[in-house]
Amino acid sequence: MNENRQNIICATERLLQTHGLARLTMREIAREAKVAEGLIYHHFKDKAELIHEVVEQRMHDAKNVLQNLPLQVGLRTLSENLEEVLSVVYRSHYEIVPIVCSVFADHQLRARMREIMKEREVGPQHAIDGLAVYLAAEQRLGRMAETVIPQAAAKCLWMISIQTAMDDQLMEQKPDAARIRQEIRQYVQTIMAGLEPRLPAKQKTTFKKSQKS
Amino acid sequence: MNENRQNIICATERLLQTHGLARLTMREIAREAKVAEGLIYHHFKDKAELIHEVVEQRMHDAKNVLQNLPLQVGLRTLSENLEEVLSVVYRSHYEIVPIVCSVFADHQLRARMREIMKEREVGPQHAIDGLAVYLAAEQRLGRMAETVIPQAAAKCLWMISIQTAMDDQLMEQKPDAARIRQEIRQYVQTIMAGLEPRLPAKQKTTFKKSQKS
Amino acid sequence: MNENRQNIICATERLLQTHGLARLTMREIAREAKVAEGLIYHHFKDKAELIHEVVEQRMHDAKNVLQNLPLQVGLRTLSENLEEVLSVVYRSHYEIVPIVCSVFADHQLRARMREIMKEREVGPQHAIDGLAVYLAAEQRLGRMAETVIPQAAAKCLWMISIQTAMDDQLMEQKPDAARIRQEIRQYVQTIMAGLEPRLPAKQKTTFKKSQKS
Amino acid sequence: MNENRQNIICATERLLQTHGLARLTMREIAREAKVAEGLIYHHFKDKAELIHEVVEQRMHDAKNVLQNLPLQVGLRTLSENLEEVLSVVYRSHYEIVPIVCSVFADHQLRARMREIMKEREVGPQHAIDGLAVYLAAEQRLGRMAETVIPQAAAKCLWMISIQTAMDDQLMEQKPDAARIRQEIRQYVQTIMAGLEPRLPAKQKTTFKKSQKS
DNA sequence: AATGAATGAGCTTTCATTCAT
DNA sequence: GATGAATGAAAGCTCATTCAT
Repeated sequence: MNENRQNIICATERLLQTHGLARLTMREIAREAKVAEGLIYHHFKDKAELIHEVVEQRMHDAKNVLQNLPLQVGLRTLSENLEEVLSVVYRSHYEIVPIVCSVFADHQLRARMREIMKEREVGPQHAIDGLAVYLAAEQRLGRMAETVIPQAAAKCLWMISIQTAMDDQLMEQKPDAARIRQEIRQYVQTIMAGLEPRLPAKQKTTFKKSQKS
Repeated sequence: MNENRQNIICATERLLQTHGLARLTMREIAREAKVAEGLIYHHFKDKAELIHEVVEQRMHDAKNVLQNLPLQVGLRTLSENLEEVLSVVYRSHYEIVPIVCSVFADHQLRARMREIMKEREVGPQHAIDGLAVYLAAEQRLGRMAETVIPQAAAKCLWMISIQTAMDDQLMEQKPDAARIRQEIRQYVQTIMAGLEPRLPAKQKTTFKKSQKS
Repeated sequence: MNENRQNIICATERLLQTHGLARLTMREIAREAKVAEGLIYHHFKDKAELIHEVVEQRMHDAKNVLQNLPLQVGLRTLSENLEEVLSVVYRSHYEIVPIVCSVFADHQLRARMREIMKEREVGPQHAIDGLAVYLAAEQRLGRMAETVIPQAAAKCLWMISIQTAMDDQLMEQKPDAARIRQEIRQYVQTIMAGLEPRLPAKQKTTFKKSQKS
Repeated sequence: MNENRQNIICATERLLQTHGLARLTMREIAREAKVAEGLIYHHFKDKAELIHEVVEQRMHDAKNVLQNLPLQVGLRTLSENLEEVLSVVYRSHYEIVPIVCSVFADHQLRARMREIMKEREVGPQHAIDGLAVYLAAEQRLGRMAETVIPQAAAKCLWMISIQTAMDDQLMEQKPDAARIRQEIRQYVQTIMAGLEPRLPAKQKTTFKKSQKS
């Protein structure tokens, strides 16, 4: 049955949250999942693959919302759409950030993880690409400035989501939905409006236009 | 001597950046510092204490760098200033990211880091505040849109820097100054211009054409 | 069915030759034989019994090959005949060497192999005897020096074949027919000619003249 | 002290002889040598390196006799020298054959072993080369036939030694000095004299000379 | 007969820490 | 202060074997 497989993944997740990756041993996962150690290797090639699976499952909601993004093209405002997406993405990021950072600290595990992501053609890049595709579509509708590079904008938004999650984890802030929504709205609005003054102001110093026709 | 103590700390930091915390062994530290393994235990109670010391020192160094950002209110263009500042910030982030991420892998270390950040008033918030103050000043000069919340903008820029650094570390990209400069420019331009189309157009649906006023 | 049983044996033998005994797992055997792991235990009590069966069968096959050597008394040259025969012997040796060597790693298996060799009258001795009989016949025809002990000569040739096969396996050289032929020719020529100088020279130091009785 | 290092090697050798490589575990070596498991890795990089060391030490006598071979050039008869050398070499071979064959059965171990031999520039090839150099010297003195290829002859002799040892191990024959001496003498004499009839005989069938002037 | 998920002891190797010198 | 040999408790992973289906 797949029940055991899911058991193992859940047990891993639980231990990851309570003890961190550094103290995560296969033996303890087995004990927590109430299965034999060997069974883990029946379902996952190695520890890295198991951890990868946990991350993938935690990113499930984010993936969903990104996949449904094409349906939102042209609907509501761009800001609203982005706030909605980022709220969901943030939530996933909040959950995987401690794992991803831990993997970061272990070069061997990191290398193996890259391998797995290459094999399966998954990873953050694909998610960012999805967001960029959506932005490009909005751009074609004239709902986003023509000068914007969709890839760059998508990456900015993505980075902000991850970093906010990292900050909150580091500061032990619970991911309160309302607070998050507000914070994200602030960032989205900042990115939407841009820093440049809107009107050709009568300034004394140089002011560089963003459009080089 | 104290020379040895500093040697050990520096060696540890070097290895932390290149190899990560997970595979950081006392033997390797000793070899890198050119001292005997046993000597480390004369200077530090155990491995955790040594790591703490390194984290503390590194955070302090980063604090100095980030609090002396070359912010030039009213001079050159805002874009140019931000690119300049983010390049410096990036460099510091690139170095500190492996350490911060290592901290995530170990709950004990994470708690300790929170303490350090509170006690010593180091941490991202203080540097971001510096950046926000600069932006507010530019705003008062009319060089930044009035609607922008300086704190939010500063944080966006900050997050982009740290996340770019993380990406580069993850992909094992050397921090080539030219490449970094170009990547940062892209993000800065995106944030400067914003995603919103520039002109309030006379359209029925919610989307506007972008062009100069 | 018995088809499965033979499948398993063949699969095991194939893996034994390519991967060696040490890393030979029941799982891999099952995969190679395209049966379930559990099925192996319906046909064989345990792994040891399966290996025994393989060794036994392989020894039997080798016996057949080696007892039907293409020995042609009085025809062509002796060298040519030996080269021809050793090429065939080599081929058989090349296949059986991984199995024989595997047996050395396990004392239990080694004892069992000795038993098999005695019970079934297989083993090197019988094939060498065949070669010796051939040499004796050639000797009677005057095509081999009278002083040679056929048994000793046969064994020398035999050993060279098996050791060459072992070398090739060790160095993971494929048994390319042409290369083998050439290498064997070199050894046959060495053995044919002998190391002793041909002419009774007028030298001061001791050396034994070779001549007919 | 080096006492422990030697203890470990001896313990390994003892276990190798009594249980074979298949049942040789690091834990048991440590117990037999009365040291901690970890200490083995202080002296040897891994299991392969330890086994290699055991083989090297067992080949010590053979190495010695091969190193002293140049001193024998031109002294006594060639036959006597070869018998002497092979007797010693056989003895070493008899001891290492079970180990070498076991390694043969484990492709992973085998690969690692090749690595070690390449690193340290040791291995059978170097020993055979030494023997060939000696034979070449004797050839220059006219004590060995000009047509012989020293390398080929040396390899023949070497192979015969190994294979005799393998045979004896397989058949559980104790390496009785007198019996060995006699067997080796037989092979040496066979190789010395060669199979070709000495005199241009009045034969009816073709007879190929080994010397193509 | 046939399957393959499940077991768990055991493997090699790593590494923080101790301690006699 | 300084050394590095020695310890031994884990760690990740393997694999022959069992058993419910």
